[in-house]
Order: sequence, then C-alpha cells, then structure tokens
Amino acid sequence: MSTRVEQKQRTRRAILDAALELSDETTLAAISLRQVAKQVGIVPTAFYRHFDSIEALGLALVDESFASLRTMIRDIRRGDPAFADIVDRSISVLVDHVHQERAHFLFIARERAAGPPGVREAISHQIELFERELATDLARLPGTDAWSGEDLRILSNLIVTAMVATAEAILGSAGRPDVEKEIVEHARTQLRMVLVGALNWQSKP
Amino acid sequence: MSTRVEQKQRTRRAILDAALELSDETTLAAISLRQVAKQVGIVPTAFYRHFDSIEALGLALVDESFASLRTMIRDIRRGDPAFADIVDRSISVLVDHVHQERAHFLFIARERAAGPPGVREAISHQIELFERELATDLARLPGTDAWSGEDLRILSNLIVTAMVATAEAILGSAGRPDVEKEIVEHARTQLRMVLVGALNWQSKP
DNA sequence: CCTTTCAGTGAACGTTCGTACACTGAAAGC
DNA sequence: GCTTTCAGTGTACGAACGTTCACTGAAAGG
Repeated sequence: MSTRVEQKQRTRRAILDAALELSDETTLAAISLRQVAKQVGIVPTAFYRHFDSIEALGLALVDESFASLRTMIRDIRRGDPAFADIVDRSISVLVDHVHQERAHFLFIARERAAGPPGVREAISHQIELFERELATDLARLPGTDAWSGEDLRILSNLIVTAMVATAEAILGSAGRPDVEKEIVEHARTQLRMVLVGALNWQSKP
Repeated sequence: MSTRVEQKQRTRRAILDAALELSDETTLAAISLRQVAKQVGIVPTAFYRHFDSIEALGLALVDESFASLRTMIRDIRRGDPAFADIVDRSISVLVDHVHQERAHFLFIARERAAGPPGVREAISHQIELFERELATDLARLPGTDAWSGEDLRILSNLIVTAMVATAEAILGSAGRPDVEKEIVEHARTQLRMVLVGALNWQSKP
C-alpha cells in the first residue's frame, strides 16, 4: 500500500546510492549537497526532506555498510569451526563481500580516515564491536584455553587490522585479477603466520 | 646571502605549514587554495608562484613526510640488531616520531585513503619501498635463513600494516596518555605475536 | 646606475556553494 | 468531498571558489 511513504523511501535510497557513487571519486567532505541532488535528479532543497546535512547522510551510510558487513560474519560463522580451512573460508567470504559490496567498502575505507569527526567515530566504534565479536569467536577455538581476555582482544585487533588492509588493497587493485590474486594469497599467508604465532603464544599469568 | 630566494623559500615553507595545519581538520581534497593563502597571509594568486595546484602541494608534503620517516628507520637501525629488545626499541622510536612529526603522520594517514589519485599513488609507492627495506633488514636477523624472499615480503607487509594502524590509533587517541599507553602496549604484544609466528614458520620449498 | 626579474598585489570574471522562503499538487485522512 | 500533510519545485541571496590579468616595487645583476 501507501504509495506516499514508498516514494519517499525510494528517493531516500536514490540519495544514498548517489552518495555512494560519488564516494567512488572523493571523500564525503568534498561532496556537495548540490552534486548529490543533481545526481539524484531532484532540486537541492529537496535533499533536506531526507537528511539534515551531508554528515547525517554519512552516518546513515555507515549504518548500512556495517549492516551488510554483519551478514558477512554470519556467512563466516556458518559451518562448524573446523580449524583446518577456517583461514581459507574466512578470506574467500571477505573477498566475495568486497566485490559484492564494493561501494560500501570503498566508502568505509575513505571515511574511516578522512570523514567528518562524527562519521569517523561511528566507524571506529563499529570496528571495535567487530573486534570484540571476533575475540569471542576465537575463544571458542581449540588451543586458546590458556589465553587471557586481553590477549584475545589484541589478537583480534591484529587480525581485523590485517583484513581491513587486505580489503583496501583489493579495492585499490582496480580489478586487475592477477594483482588481486596475489593480494589474496598474501592475506592467506599472513593469517596463517598470525595463527602459528597464536598457537605458540603464552599469555602472561 | 641572497635575501631574494630566502624569502621565497620562507613563503613556500609557510604554505606547506599552513596546509599541514589545515590537514588537521580535513582532507586536502576539501581544502581550498584560498584557505591556504589566507592562513599564510598572502593573496590567493600568489600561491601559484610556488605550486601549480593543491595536488602539487600535496605531493611536496608526501616527499617531506617520507623524508622525515627515513630518519626514523635510520634511528631504528642504529645500534646492533640484538634480537632481545628489537621490538621495544622499534616501537618506542615509532611513538617518538609520531609525536615529533604529528602533523606529517596525520597528513599521510588521511591522504593515504582519501587524497587525490596522484597523492595516494605516491604514498602507497613510498610505503612499498618501506616494506622492501624492512624485508632486507629482517633477512639479516638470525632464524630467517630458511625463509623465501616472498615470505619475507609478506611478513614485512604485515608488520608495516600493523605499525601504520598503531600510528593512526595514537593520532586518534587525542593525547590521552592512558589510552595511548594501552595502544603502545598492544602494539608491542602484536609485534611479539607476529615474531613468535615468524620463528615457527616454515616457508614452502 | 640603470635594467631586468619576479614574489606578491588587487580587481574582476563566471561558477558553485548552502540555505531561506513561498509555492504546488497529489496522496492521506477524516 | 473537503482538508490536511508534505515531497519536491523554483527563485533568490550572499559567500566562497579557481583562475585571468595588468600592476608594483624592491632585490639581483650587468
């Protein structure tokens, strides 16, 4: 029913998409309200019917981006945590999602470093949540019995940092398959190196 | 002698400093030529006597930033590579440099992700060189005899990624000493974890 | 000393910016 | 059916933008 609210949401979606598309080339901070409006095909002032400012738009995109990221971890969690192929499976899920949600990843990669303060804060908060979840997942793995909670958090932080860097590298590889393949192979090796370190790690008492 | 060229270089320096100062708050892409000129205290058109564009200014800042970074690795290399405290020394040198060259690190952290394409490319190229140097340093460490060249590069990439993330975290800690202390402690632990992994690593034949 | 050089000036241009305000017209609600 | 609501319009504004051009005045150089 209700064509009225439907239409509003359709326009809202168009604004979000336009912002994502423009984010392919520059930061949110360098994108004008008028550019977004022109891309959508509405008059500049109509923008205000949906968002108070470009920053508010950015916060909505952060929410959206991390929502899609959560479906990603759900995909990784699916299937039992058999230790053997956990690395390969995690990375291939990551790579798939980077391709599938390319615009969102690109947006986050940019705004994480250069966005308005509120946006940066929201992103780093989400990444922190993400690290915490990874830490509880790791705690379920065999061999982590003797680990302190802090060491688990530190390990998670390292892994997330490496995976963020991998995602950024893939985005920067501009679709050249050979380059991307190398990046992915390196990521696999790095994750294995870290896990070898983890298996031989002794938490301080 | 020659007050003429001296004065020109002084103004050039003032422009670079102004851009660094403005970079504290936003990306280069969102900084206008007129803002820079106003901050320096010159008329907008005088800017062109020194740089063709904001992007050219950015490239100069990249050079400058990495030049200061090279003095950092020289500091780390100084002293023999006694394995025992190599982690602690490397990280404390990094932390010192982040404080000492705060504006440069902030600039690189932002522009690495959000700068104009040319600037981004220059930065990633410099980081790649940096990784290569680290790889040759690691090759001199005891215990890496059986490592393949590629694995050394992969390890270097992981370490540099973690150190870049650490630098960014310190910059984001806004000078709160307790937060920063924790970040540094985590970085130390992460580097040790990675080294434990490295010591137990077997390169494929 | 007289000329050349050139960092910095100042006015002017056509654009683009964010935002204000009054408006329209069709769907929603009574 | 009549009224209310509200997404989107259109005009208008002052401010900031990059860039042009002709200029000034002091240092450099013969």
